[in-house]
Amino acid sequence: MNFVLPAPPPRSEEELLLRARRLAGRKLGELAAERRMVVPADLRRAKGWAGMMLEQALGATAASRAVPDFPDLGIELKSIPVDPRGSPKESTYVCTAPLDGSMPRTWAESWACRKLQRVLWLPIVTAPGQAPGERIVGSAVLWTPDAEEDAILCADYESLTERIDLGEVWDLDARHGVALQLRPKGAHGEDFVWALDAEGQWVQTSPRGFYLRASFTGRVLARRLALPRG
DNA sequence: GACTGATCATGG
DNA sequence: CCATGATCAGTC
Repeated sequence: MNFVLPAPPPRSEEELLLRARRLAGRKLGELAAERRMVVPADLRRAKGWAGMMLEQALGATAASRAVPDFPDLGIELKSIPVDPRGSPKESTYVCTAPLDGSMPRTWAESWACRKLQRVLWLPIVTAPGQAPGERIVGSAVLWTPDAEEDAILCADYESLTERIDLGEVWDLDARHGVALQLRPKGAHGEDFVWALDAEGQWVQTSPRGFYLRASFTGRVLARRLALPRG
């Protein structure tokens, strides 16, 4: 078996899940070695390293393109750092939030909703201070929001987009939203986008993205792992 | 310790 | 340049 090249795309959901389950219990360092990838000493300058390595290992094809990681299956891959108890340590980036009035009015039409319709969560068990190569892949969860989760996300989306519509850009901060929140998303602090403010004037502000709070993701994972069919 | 705001790398 | 992959790091 030659692991150096990216794995071929999985032909079915079952094949993808099987591959993901086979990664459970393995160290990121081992998986990287099989792909002849260098393991960074820490992730300060390699924040997306685990996600990209796992994309390769699973045969994702859509890196850096605005389509799902597995386009034929309509599945998005998200690696998520969790502590040894399984609680996510970080929020999860979903997509950018347009501030120029171009965002869809309803949750169902939104880019965020579409991206979250089918997500393969791959927990990465990370103890405090543990080096990236020592971290262990956990149990994959293929998630589609259930009615309750969808309702929570929908309510957040509608209140956040209403705030964007009001044009109060100074108020577009991460404190709003139960599950979905708005956070800065840029290369650095000087990045900006144009936004329509409350007076209808174009103003500069930092780019924002939609993120899932760690508390929400934690509940999603815990429920699926406790009730594999529920 | 949790949370928000800031930041880093890569690919097309 | 922008979207994807996220985590860092200072503050509350």
